Amino acid sequence: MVRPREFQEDKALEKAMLLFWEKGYEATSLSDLTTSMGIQKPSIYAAFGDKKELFEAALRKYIHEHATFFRRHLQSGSSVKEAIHTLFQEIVAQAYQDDRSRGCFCINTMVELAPHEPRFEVLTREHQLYLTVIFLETIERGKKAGELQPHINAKALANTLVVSLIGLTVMMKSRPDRTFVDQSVETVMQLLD
Amino acid sequence: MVRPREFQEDKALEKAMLLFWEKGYEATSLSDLTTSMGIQKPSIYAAFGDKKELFEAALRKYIHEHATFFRRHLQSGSSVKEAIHTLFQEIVAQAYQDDRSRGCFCINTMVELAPHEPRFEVLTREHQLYLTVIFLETIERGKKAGELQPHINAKALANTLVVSLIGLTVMMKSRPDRTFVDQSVETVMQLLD
DNA sequence: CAAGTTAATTACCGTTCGGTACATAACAGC
DNA sequence: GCTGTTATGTACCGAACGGTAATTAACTTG
Repeated sequence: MVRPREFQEDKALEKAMLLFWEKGYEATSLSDLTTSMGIQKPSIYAAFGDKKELFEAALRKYIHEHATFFRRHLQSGSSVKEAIHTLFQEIVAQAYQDDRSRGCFCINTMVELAPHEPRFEVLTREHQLYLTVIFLETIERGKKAGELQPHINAKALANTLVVSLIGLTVMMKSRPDRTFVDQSVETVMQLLD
Repeated sequence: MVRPREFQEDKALEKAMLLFWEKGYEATSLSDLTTSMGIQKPSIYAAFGDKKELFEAALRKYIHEHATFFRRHLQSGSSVKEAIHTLFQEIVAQAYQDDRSRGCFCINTMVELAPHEPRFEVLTREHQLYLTVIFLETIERGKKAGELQPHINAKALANTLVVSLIGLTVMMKSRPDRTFVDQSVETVMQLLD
């Protein structure tokens, strides 16, 4: 270590994440990245590798924060039904308050890259599985507490909640009337009864 | 009309559709298109306009066929529950038998282009709405026939079925164990009871 | 068969792409 | 303050991008 970095690696990665998240992999150029990250191309390559490695680092950062977001909402002490309901409502509210809704970076990557790049197929599948497990634990907790009926198939329900969240997130990309989305959330919540 | 076209416009558009469907807009180059369509760039421009217009034509073709596929399944004379169930199962089966599952071209476009291009936001939203109406009519038919319970909120249920289909289609892009998907289908079907 | 019109082919346009060689600048240790 | 090492900025690389001008070929009509 003789000359220190003049930029903060994590701040730069955060900027890259936001850009890839909003525009996707192909539509984001290195020129866009240098502008947004505030550093030149050789610095990017020295710190993160090539474009695809930078993208993967950005996605991993997103996935980590996204998982934390889910844990915070679902592993709270309150009612299980309420926690799940609130999580869904918050995701919807965020999408509609943000003018240029980026949706979910992981979902965007599943659509754009997973079918052609095994590394992203695996990465996104594992995150999806992780979210399912968090839902599963939450449902089991609700069953033990007597809040959810014991005959509920926890695994199947957890899967379905993840499927519904993916569907809602993607649907909102075309900005449908909010009524549609809110109605769907309420309908999915019936599965908890 | 003095010199006739040497290629069939619809065959060429079909090729373009398959390519855009599989690779998306940005990742498909004009060079890819000329190879696959079997015609040169000037012919593409003469027949379809620029890349984005060709993409839109391809998407419109897909949407038209996709809508027909849904109508055929849902407006059949048989049981409503069975028709919906079969539709879901067929979509899942197709995704898993195809090695390189392209998913749904319309959904892919919602994710890649809708947030940045109003024309595709509108186009995909309208198709989504159209599918919802087909589901709605099917559900109403089931209610009138006494197959579905009268207290069911048909609009909300139709929305939710579309949301679930989107979620399933996107989820399958990361090739999860099929058990997850099948379980979700069965769980969603509970909403019809 | 000649004239007029349109399609196809070739070759090319300027621009931007992802990526890098090279020179310069900033630090640590002696 | 010198030396060695690493980071930065500049300038550039070949390749590929989307798109087009210009030529050649194929047909219909008179």
